[in-house]
Amino acid sequence: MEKSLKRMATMHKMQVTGLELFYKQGYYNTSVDDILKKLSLSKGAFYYHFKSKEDFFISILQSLVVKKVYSMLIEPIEGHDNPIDLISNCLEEVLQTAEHNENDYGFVLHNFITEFNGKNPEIMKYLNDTLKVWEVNLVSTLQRGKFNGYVDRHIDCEGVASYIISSFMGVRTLMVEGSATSLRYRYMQQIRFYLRAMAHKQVA
Amino acid sequence: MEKSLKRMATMHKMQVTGLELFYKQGYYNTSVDDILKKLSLSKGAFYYHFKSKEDFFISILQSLVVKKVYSMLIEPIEGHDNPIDLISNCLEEVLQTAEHNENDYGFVLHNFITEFNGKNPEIMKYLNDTLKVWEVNLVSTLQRGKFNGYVDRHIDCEGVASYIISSFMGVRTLMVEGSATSLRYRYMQQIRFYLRAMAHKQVA
DNA sequence: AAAATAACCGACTAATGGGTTTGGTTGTTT
DNA sequence: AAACAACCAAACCCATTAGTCGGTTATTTT
Repeated sequence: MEKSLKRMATMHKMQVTGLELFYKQGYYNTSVDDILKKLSLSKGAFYYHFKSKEDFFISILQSLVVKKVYSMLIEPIEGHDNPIDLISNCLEEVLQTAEHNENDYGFVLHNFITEFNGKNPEIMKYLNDTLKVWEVNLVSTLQRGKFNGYVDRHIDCEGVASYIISSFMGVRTLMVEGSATSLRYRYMQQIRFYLRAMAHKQVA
Repeated sequence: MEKSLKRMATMHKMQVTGLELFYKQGYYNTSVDDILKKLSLSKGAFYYHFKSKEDFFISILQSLVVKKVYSMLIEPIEGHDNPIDLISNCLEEVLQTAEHNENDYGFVLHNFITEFNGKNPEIMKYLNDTLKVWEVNLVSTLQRGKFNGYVDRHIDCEGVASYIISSFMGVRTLMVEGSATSLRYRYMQQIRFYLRAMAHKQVA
């Protein structure tokens, strides 16, 4: 194999496994050796490619998490259809994959934010930025909805966006331990109820 | 001081400081020495009173967290007034103290649940039980509301309860890092909007 | 083929943390 | 005065972990 390709392949393997374990067990609770053991790679290989554990983690955020956030949380709500439907369906989709994969990236974000809060400002910056991208996109989707006549124009888009994010994060926390399916079902009912209430009132 | 009183005083000091540090830095990221250093106490004292770090943590849950959950999240929503108002005001209250103390106990619960998920079943049991107490109480408050004619009788009380908990946990996660005041304000507006929508429809 | 270098190995270090033990001190109770 | 509870101080054990470093293997370049 070509050298630079091999480099990338190895780095990528490490990142994927790293994310998996960091997510499952927590960053501080996962050792570099844990990751290497799973891949049958050595410490030398790891520190050949990455400066430090922290550096490694940031590279994961940049190359894996951000992309997934885009493909799962942002792209699905773009377009000019009814944003209320787009958002509902997107959340439903994400929660369904979460139920089986237990690896949706909105929650990955949330999980890490909880873990690093007040401990590592450097990493928190990256996490918050990524979360902000989601938030900004929700806001602009809602605003587009106002413009297109789908959303009532009295709605506070920023408020709704951060409320959606809040409730989503919360329900994902509960889903990890509790009965995921019924939680998802209930949550989707409630959020649909909530979102429908802000649809543009059609005069009959 | 009387012996048993002194014992309790020391244990209590350790528990309070322990909770503070566990909450701020995480359980796994806080050493027993960290706690003892802050109190100028010795390891001997610690292991004289507690069997282990885990035993110590469980004692904190039992003697501090549970009580606070009752006084902050459960007692305020008891009574026969409009449950929609009771719940809204209770959440507002808790978020306000959270903003200044950064130590409300609904979130303490959430924070630990996130940390111990899949790592320590023993501790998770205590956390989930405590959370369940809150949930059960929300449900029965809502049901009482139906009975008293405050809440629309088509409402799914379990669904609403877990949705309230979800969104609350989520917003508290965001409040730690983001601009707490505006988040709280927005969140309260949205949850009030949501809750009002399930009020019993009075015929004018 | 030889030199150069990229990729990788794994033993080791230094530090940390949970937990134990021990020997002694102070204050209270009986 | 004897007994005991509530500590202190410090050494110590054992396991874990981030990071280092000298050396080896594989691949590319000359």
